[in-house]
Amino acid sequence: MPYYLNHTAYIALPFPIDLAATFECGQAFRWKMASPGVYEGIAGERFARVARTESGISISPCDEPAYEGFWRGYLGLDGDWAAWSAELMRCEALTPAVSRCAGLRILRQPVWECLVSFILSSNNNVKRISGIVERLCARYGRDIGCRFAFPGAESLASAGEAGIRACGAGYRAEFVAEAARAVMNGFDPEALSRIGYEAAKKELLKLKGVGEKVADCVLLYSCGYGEAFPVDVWVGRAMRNYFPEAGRTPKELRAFAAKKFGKLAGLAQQYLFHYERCLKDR
DNA sequence: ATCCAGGAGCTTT
DNA sequence: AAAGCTCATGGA
Repeated sequence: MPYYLNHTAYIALPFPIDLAATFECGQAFRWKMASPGVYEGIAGERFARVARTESGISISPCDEPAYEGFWRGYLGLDGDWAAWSAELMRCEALTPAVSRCAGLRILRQPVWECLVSFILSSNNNVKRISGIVERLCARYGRDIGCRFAFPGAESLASAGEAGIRACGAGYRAEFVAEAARAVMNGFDPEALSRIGYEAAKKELLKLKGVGEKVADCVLLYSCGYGEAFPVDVWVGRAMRNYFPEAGRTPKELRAFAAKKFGKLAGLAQQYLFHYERCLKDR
């Protein structure tokens, strides 16, 4: 057993969340199943093991300040997910997805980490994205003891396009390097959470390598904008399947979702995405 | 070889 | 602004 479990507190929470759905629904790339019901991952500069318990989950290492100051928000444990899911269940087309994936939580990740991860996601698949991210962390992230933190903008700016490319990023290396320089020049990713969905999206779209889809991912998974509705190939397929009246283009689908689901659009999207991929895997 | 993966940018209407 | 065309990378 790793040494840090021997002298570090853990927190047990009485409410269940679906760890598999939450960590494998494509919103974050650094969580891995260590054993059945147990996930290990790194968020920002913190490592944790999250495990299913009889009545809920446990987080370790995690003391009270770490929970209140970070994990609670990161894991979305301050949200009323039961009520939101119940609201979405009222839509018949979503019933299978919501009931199958009940317990899915949308994370609230550090914005810079999420932004870089999703710049890397374009024309890419989850497995390879994870590989690129891990190599970036191993080479340019701070050593936090057996693990590596996600590298800050300063670190990736000095790594440069070549260093990022060497981690397997391909043509996306240029975009990440440029985003890092933007931060060095005063762009504050965390500030996006405070200026409203539309304004934040406008800012993100100024970045190279960030289109509508990537912007909405960042806005949903890290900035707390529940109305963001990222449309990728899976969600596009699911929407055309369950909501044929919604239209066909991503723009039409976003407009439909905004009208039908409002600030729950992002959650609806996540249920659809994960459910669609679960179906395919069977 | 062709297709696919959580697209984006540029050019043309 | 909206649609179409091109570009891009590694794996299956």
